[in-house]
Amino acid sequence: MKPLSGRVTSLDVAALAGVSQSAVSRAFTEGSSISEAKRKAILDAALKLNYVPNSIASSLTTRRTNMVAVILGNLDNPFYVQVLKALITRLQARGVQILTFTVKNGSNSDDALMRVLRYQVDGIILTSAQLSTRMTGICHDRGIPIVLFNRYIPGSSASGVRCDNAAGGRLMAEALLGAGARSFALLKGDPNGTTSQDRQRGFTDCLLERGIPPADILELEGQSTYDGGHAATLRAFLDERHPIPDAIFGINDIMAMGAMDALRGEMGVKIPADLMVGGFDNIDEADRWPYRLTTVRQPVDEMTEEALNLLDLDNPGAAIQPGIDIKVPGRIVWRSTIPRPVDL
Amino acid sequence: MKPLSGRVTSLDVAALAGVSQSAVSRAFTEGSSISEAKRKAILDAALKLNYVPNSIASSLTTRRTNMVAVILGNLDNPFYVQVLKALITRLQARGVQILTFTVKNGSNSDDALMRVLRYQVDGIILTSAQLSTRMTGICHDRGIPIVLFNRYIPGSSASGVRCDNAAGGRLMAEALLGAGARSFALLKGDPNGTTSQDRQRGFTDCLLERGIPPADILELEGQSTYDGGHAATLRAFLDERHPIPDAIFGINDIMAMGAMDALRGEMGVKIPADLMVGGFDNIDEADRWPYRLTTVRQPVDEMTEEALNLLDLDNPGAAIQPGIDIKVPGRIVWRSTIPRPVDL
DNA sequence: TCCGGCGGTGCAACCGTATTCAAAAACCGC
DNA sequence: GCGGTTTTTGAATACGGTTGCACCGCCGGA
Repeated sequence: MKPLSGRVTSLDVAALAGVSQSAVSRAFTEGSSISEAKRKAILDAALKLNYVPNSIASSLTTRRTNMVAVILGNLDNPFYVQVLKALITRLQARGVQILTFTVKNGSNSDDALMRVLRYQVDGIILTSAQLSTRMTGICHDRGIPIVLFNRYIPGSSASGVRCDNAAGGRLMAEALLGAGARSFALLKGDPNGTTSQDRQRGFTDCLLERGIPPADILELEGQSTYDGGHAATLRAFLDERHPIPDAIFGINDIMAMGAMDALRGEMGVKIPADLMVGGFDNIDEADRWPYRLTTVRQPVDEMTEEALNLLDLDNPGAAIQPGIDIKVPGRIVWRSTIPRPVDL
Repeated sequence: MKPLSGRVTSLDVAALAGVSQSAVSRAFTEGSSISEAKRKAILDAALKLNYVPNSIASSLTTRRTNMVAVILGNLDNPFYVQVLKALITRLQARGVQILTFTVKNGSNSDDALMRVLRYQVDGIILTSAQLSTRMTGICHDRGIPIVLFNRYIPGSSASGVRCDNAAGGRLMAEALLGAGARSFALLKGDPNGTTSQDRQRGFTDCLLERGIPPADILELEGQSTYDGGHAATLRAFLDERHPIPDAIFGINDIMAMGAMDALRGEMGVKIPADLMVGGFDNIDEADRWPYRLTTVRQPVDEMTEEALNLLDLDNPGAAIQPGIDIKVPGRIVWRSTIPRPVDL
């Protein structure tokens, strides 16, 4: 039985199996009414013809594509690679495909979203990038659930999951204070991202409350990446515009790692003896031998799980809940870049 | 003008603009015959209604989805993240969307491919994982171009792009020999991957030709990841079953980095004084201060470019060429883990 | 004035599947 | 066997666009 070339449709299978096209459709649809004998025969015929149902066509009638869009801002940060991995794993297990989009970091993702909408995805997960409330409105009208990952849009109806970044920033401030640091620098992240802003706010608020002089803010020039952190650190300390503090808080791990390498490699600073370093995210790399970075862990698994719950793919078109905002707590992971106080 | 809730179709736009539904379709199709005035009017109406063309529906008649599937095996290896990034950038620039799939490393990707086929993608890029020739046959019959990235299937009609891994392995052997190494270990990768096999073969062949004793092959237990390389190195050298050689060749950078950290962190080995390390890939991380790994660079941009050329998305249904196999050369990137001979 | 040609337009026939509806078939207890 | 259920079944239609085709109006050249 030569596999026919070109497209094979349900009609071809129907002809070969001697049944109607509807029967073929039913044979491939879970839980539809068809006799076991006929289903077997149809599946046999389908196999002979290498027939695979056309999801595009079926999406047209079912109004479900079994695709969700994942919009990413920054694959240079391993944290988001980890998020992507977690999402892929979970979604694939439910038979949902992933349409991957990227947007330039810090750019508005409205046009990306418009492209997404053409594809009639069943849901959208947005990590990074801004989004206008007009867009969330459009998605809402069309009944497409949209979940923000680690960001929120004040005054929007979109749901979201995020780490409690402000609380995490406080945790880090407390950890560093507890280890004896009294002067601080803060390696700033994307100025448009609520994530970095919140971490920074939590950190500086904590210092303020304790009556500690505010942290020296190290502005970022490029992206919030390894290279960005590396460059900003060199620029700040090498030309002596900034005094070297007791401790530096990198707004995320990858930037903190860039800072560490700049400090140790180019400047001969000992960590933590001369200077302590704190990070945020707990990416895999933070645990490696050269870094052993003390950081605030974001529970990726829990967060992606919650994100998919919010997406609620099983209840399509269910009345979309108004802006549920889930905040999961982070916690300190102690490693070598901050000496752990004995009393903890 | 309240944006209507629910779906908005071209018929709604046609009604509002006072034209036929075909006109709406033409207004959104580049290069179709429609007067400029009417097009403007239609686009206005569309904007008012927040209309976006339904790609699913149009795919049904055009037989093009503007989606390509990217099948990934191992996002734990930053090299493939880099590949993914490069593919996304290039494809998005052409208005092509990416359907991302992962398959367990080393597992057969036939079933993944079957899922892919349902979505009528315009092309498939496969990095990692095996593929039966039956599958490549099915794709061929359906006119779906499929490009293998850094792998090949002997005796298959599928096209592919890859780094000249065997030649790269030789380059590394020569580099290490030139630096004075005479005894070798090789940190093995995925036994099913042609990529690692070829690199290993090139390396060992070169040693053989020079009359050097064969490399001590360090078997991998888990995945070919950082942790895999780390664990294999510890296991091999710590219990003294293996003598410490002059040099070790990590079959890819991420494993070499794991090995370096094991050697320096757990065993106090100095690199390159006590032992040289060579890698393969030239991932971004290899250039960072703690590693500065001498490695064989894979030209990702060139390779992804070639892969998309092979996909030939602009000529749909063009007679699919029989198995074009493009091999691009790698080259040594000299850094600190192998002392560079002065005469080079 | 007539005619060929051409850009613009709407009608209607698809694309490949899901699903409704009514008819046919199978099953049931008596 | 028979009326009444319940399950299977196929014909027909819908989903939201694209596109071949016929037609219309208009222009320029003969």
